[in-house]
Amino acid sequence: MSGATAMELPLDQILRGECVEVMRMLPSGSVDCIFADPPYNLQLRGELRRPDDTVVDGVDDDWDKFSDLAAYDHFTRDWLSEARRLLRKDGTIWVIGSYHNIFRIGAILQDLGFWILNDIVWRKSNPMPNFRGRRFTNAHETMIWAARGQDSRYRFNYQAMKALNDDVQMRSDWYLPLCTGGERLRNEHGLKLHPTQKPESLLHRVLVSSTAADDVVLDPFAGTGTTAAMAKRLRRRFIGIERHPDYAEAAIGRVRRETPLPHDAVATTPMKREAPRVPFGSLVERNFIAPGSIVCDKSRRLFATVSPDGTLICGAKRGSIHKLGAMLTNAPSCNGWTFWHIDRDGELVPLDALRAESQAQESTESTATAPLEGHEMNDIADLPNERSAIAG
Amino acid sequence: MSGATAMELPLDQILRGECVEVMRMLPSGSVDCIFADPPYNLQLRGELRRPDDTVVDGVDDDWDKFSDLAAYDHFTRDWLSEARRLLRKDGTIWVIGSYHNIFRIGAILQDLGFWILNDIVWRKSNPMPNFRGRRFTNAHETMIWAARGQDSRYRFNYQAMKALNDDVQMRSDWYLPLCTGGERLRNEHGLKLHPTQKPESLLHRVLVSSTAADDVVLDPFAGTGTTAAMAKRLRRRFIGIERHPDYAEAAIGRVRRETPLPHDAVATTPMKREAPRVPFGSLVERNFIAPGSIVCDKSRRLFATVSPDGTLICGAKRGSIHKLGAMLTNAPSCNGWTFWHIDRDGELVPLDALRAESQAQESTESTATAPLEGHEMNDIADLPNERSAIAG
DNA sequence: GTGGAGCTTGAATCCCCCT
DNA sequence: TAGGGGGATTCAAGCTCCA
Repeated sequence: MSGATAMELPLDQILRGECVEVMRMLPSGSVDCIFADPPYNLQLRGELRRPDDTVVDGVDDDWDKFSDLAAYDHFTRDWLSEARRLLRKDGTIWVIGSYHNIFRIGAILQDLGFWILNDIVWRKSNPMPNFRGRRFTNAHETMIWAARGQDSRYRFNYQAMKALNDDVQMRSDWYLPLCTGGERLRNEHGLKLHPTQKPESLLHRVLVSSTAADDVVLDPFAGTGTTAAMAKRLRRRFIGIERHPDYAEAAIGRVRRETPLPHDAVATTPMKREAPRVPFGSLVERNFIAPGSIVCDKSRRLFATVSPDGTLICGAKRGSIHKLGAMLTNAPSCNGWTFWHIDRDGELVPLDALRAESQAQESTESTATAPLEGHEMNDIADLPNERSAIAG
Repeated sequence: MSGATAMELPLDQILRGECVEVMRMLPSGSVDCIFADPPYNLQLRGELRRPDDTVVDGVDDDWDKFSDLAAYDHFTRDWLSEARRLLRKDGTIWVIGSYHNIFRIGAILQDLGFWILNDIVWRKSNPMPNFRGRRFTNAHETMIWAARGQDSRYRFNYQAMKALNDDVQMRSDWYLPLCTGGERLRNEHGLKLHPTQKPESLLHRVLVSSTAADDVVLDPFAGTGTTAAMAKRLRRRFIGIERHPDYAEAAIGRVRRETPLPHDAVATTPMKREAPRVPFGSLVERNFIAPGSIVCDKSRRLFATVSPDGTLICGAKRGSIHKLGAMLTNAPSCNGWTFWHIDRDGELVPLDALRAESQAQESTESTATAPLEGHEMNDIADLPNERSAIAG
């Protein structure tokens, strides 16, 4: 490869090499959308064990190590600058990260002139717990979605996203599972091939929301090729760049095995609706029942005091509404929602009724009732054939 | 006002003035926790505004944009530097923002030496919809929770958070409604007094998770005083700083109307690390378990004999309940309290249960059941003046 | 086949006091 | 201050295995 001459656009390929070097060879303004999953600079200090003494297989790869924040910033500015050059005027970029790196990426995106459209929270349905009980469970990652500039007339497939979300606007928080099971690429020993393979569902939503069929999608950190595979499936064109030979090889094979969906099927897929779970503690926080309140059972024989963390206290005993109910009645279990009551003007009201009230208030409080301005939205078009001449 | 002399800590007050100027007068290392909701409306108006609300004089577009970001960074670095000085070594800070400003704040926090512990997503149950249908509904805001430094031994009330969430670890995504209804402060025309008043439930969770009763909580952008009001309610000490006279006045009245919860109502599930340590030997001394007793692991495969000094003996090996458990299982460490059991009528009981029994007996034997020493909360009304002299 | 128990695993900045 | 040791700490999925 000669670094100076811009090559023709190598479509539907996984290119092996350093992402900045390879990007330098591609022509300006040639890409519709970029999805980037750069190293997070995790800075793990030592071994971490689960309470059962098994060792957590953390990300200790060399590619995630940087000497300091300045080195990470320099790396980030380099690849984002090239990415911006490759993006056409109305194109958009997605970058995913965690709190370790996403603030640096967001600031540099803004410094370079990108215009942030949304920050999207990927809420994981099955995150790894916090084993030492020293922080909140790190249960999400953040994606920044940005246009090339403030005046970009970018693509957002509003109707497709709304349809994907049971006909209400898609929100900035997405609830999706990790990449596990058969989707996870494994080596001959059955071990995960890549420590941070992203779920296909995530890329599905990204591509359906912000690209059209036949759009060119670039992934500068292609890894095992999730972006490329989903682009092929959804009949987008793709360019993947990957430095590590093993990952690149796996990605090439994966994309080759992928079959594009039928033309008329490149549309929305239904999404499971989440049922909101209401912890008792949230009723306390929201002052539906104040800390210090007294609750009692139906027969007014057992009493307990509500504490600010949502536990109940009765003498020396403390526990959740369920646990304390079980303890005081010597039962193996207890539904605290129906067991405990508050006295409201002499009448006993079960906690379950309070919960129902809180949920009702939540939905009526919503400000989301205004109609949308009626301008036409781009939706996904039907487009010509796949062109997957995959190269190495 | 002489910026050089540090004043005594003005507890339980709303101070009117520019936050950096006021902070400069407070003594270093005097604050346990900071909650900050800095302004981030700089680019949302037709004209560009500096953080002090003055209009940026348009020269040319590029310069303006750069000037705006640079001005915001400068402002952010200023107040965060003072905040870090005021924070005691093991204190933590919370900063809330949206994608407009949170990336700059996060990067500067890291640059200043703060150590990010979590980024917390406040998912709004009732967000404003996206009226133009050109983006995802912006349905969340981001909070960064950070310790003063990498080696801070910060407070995290793990058990309280777990209790608040129905006995599973609290995650980094919080689902809470906006501040509406009676909680929202309004002016004489019924219009909302402050554009971004935060819900009390959010501050409840923040304060319960990361502060103890009597801790000093600082809010440099106090607004209508949500932080101060919740601190008073939960029996924390507070210092609020607010520049705008109308907001400060509203906050002072609001805090005055707030009543602290009873002492016994603000107690949350205690952290086990803070429980008094009970050496295993004391159980032997007090004959909860007799010397010569046999203990075994859960599967009855490993056995050991209790010696009078509280060590366990297995063949030639001898050590503490922890050491011997680790030795016999070839593990790097072992919690002997949960590893070893005694056989009680054919049923295995962990040593941990014995310890709980001993502690329960201790507390019932104890005569010391008096509540915590109550310190009088300064009410704003009781103070000679509102200290607005502090500020310019 | 089927259901339940048990095992494995996931981008993780994961302890703290005393000597 | 570096080292030693007490002892606190996990949730949701998907898979295997066996009854």
